[in-house]
Amino acid sequence: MATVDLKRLAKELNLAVSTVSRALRDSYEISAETKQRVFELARKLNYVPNPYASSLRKHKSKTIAVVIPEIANNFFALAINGIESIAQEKGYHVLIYLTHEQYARELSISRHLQSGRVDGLLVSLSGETNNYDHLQELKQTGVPIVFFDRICESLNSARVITNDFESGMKAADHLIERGCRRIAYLSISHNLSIANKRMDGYIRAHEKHGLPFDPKLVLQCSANDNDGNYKAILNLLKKKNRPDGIFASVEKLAILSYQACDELKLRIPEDVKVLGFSNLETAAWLNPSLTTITQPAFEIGKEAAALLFKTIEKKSMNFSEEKLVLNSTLIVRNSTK
Amino acid sequence: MATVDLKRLAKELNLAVSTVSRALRDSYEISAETKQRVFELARKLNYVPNPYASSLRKHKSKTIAVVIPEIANNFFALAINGIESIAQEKGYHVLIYLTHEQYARELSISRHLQSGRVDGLLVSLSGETNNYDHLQELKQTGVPIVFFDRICESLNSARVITNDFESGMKAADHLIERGCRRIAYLSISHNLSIANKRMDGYIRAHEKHGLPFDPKLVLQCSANDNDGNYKAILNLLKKKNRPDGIFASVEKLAILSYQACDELKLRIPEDVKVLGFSNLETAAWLNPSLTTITQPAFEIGKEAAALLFKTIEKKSMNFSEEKLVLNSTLIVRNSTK
DNA sequence: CTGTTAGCGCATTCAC
DNA sequence: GTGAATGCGCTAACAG
Repeated sequence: MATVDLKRLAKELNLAVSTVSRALRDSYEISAETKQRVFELARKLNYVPNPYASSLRKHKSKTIAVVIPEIANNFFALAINGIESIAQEKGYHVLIYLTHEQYARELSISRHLQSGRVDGLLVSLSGETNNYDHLQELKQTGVPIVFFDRICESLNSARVITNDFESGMKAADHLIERGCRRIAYLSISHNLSIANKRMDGYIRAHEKHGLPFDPKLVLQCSANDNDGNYKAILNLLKKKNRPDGIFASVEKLAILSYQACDELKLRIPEDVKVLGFSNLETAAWLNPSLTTITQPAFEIGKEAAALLFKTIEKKSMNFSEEKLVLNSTLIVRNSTK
Repeated sequence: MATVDLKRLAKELNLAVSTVSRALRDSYEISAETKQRVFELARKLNYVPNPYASSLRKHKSKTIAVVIPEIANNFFALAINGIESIAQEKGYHVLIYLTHEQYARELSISRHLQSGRVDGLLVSLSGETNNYDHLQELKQTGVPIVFFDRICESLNSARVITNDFESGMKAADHLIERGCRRIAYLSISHNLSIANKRMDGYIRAHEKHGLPFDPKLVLQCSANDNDGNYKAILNLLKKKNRPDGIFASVEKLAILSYQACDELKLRIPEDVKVLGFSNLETAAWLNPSLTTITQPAFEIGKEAAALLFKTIEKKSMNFSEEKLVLNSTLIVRNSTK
């Protein structure tokens, strides 16, 4: 099946390639009649423009990249859903890159993306990342970047986040009000702003309630060592002076906490109250004692994408530095306990 | 920042563009010394080849598309994880397209993909799709397609699936052996082979056990009408002669079943035993009565991607029609009941 | 071993 | 209104 391109259309219509090109782009300089003829033949022959030729010519790819630490995670899956919905609306294509929480991969992906392959990036940092030069460079090349959730504080870039401090405080408040006095905080990574801000909120809640805050109860977990994290949680719960509450900064750690309690025959919430960030919306009902802080992941994705497209289309090199803060929600199913 | 391209490198090195090009591609015809010089300058100037120029020239994009019904779903998220891991290994880029279970979107995406934007496709059909011309056409354009999970039976294309008949049978066996006599089957779509094969297994299990199979217990759900499905399940459970077991063909329906039981104050598993396909591995422990059939989603993704790359690289127009069948696993946590 | 030439398919000058 | 010519950045055929 011969590939049908502009030349082919032009020949069949006895027109110049440029005329056909303009007609297809609905240029005002082309007569209605000619446009008609061109459109018809194009549809008939099922003409689809070669995106690479056009990208090469226009230095625009109509493509964005989403760079995230992992995908088997409800938060990121929902965020992609939001991103894709806006992208589809705007006629953009979406490339997915996973860093697997590794700085090295994030670096290599960033370098690749200097090629002009994409018109913009949506980034959520890896847990290992604590140097942002690669993104700084990329941005200076002229590629707009919008961070979402796991943002880069030191880079003055557009971002979409949630009210992490407030929800961290609300989470700790909740546990304290239910009687917890020794609440462990499980941080996903000391590099990540989300983990730190949520912790700040947790500390603030202690102050508010006039409770001492014991730094020993903060567990710095590793973004990509589940087994290690699990063991650390087990150890924490085995101590004679074990916590009576756990606040997990991310879903993965909340689940590990549940598993650890299960293994140690600790009852939730009687022996230990567990509360965590999570987007397991659909599964939340599976266990009524699952109390969660849920982020509006879908909306975050949509807002971040919208912000990116706005920046891309503005076309000026002074990128937007807009910041958007959405609110998370505390979801308590078992309020009778 | 002036964009650094081959011309720029060539000029600075007093070489021809083609020489630089060949040096960078590590061609055997270039002297080691020249290569050295080229590599060095390229690294120094941070040269990154323009992928679109190269794609245009070579008619190869080093990009594949993944077309799936949804992403906020553990099965597909894990599959993408597998796909991306192989793609990254092979130096391919991954475009994501969501059909949202809608035929119209699948169609429009397929048409777009006739443009040569991708070297190959990984497809899992939408629940609405019952006409496969769009994929047939695409394939005839020369784009290899590998189906995974939700395959197209009538198209003779490569595919990676699980042993749906056997696992459907095993699921029903399990319920029957636990005493169920009226097992409802919740089909995700009568268009989808997975739903139909799983049902065939379920029927076969009834035959094996000498039990009658009541077609009234088969609920044909809709792939994209959660509310409708929920109501239908409620109705089913409200009947005087309600089922004592539910076999859900996909995770979403299993979860709705749980919710419906919750609303009707039916205890699981005492009043109704619920079993469903699901990849909520991490959450399974949340509720010990959650019995699932789990597909090796990550491996399916990996195998499908590997198969696609094999086909792409074979380069012949006689595409592979290889079929791969992986096994699902029945996971029972609460075996004491 | 290296340089010259000629496109890939399209969009944009500039002519007429 | 339309056509002819040019080049986006890269690779490949052909020289030498």
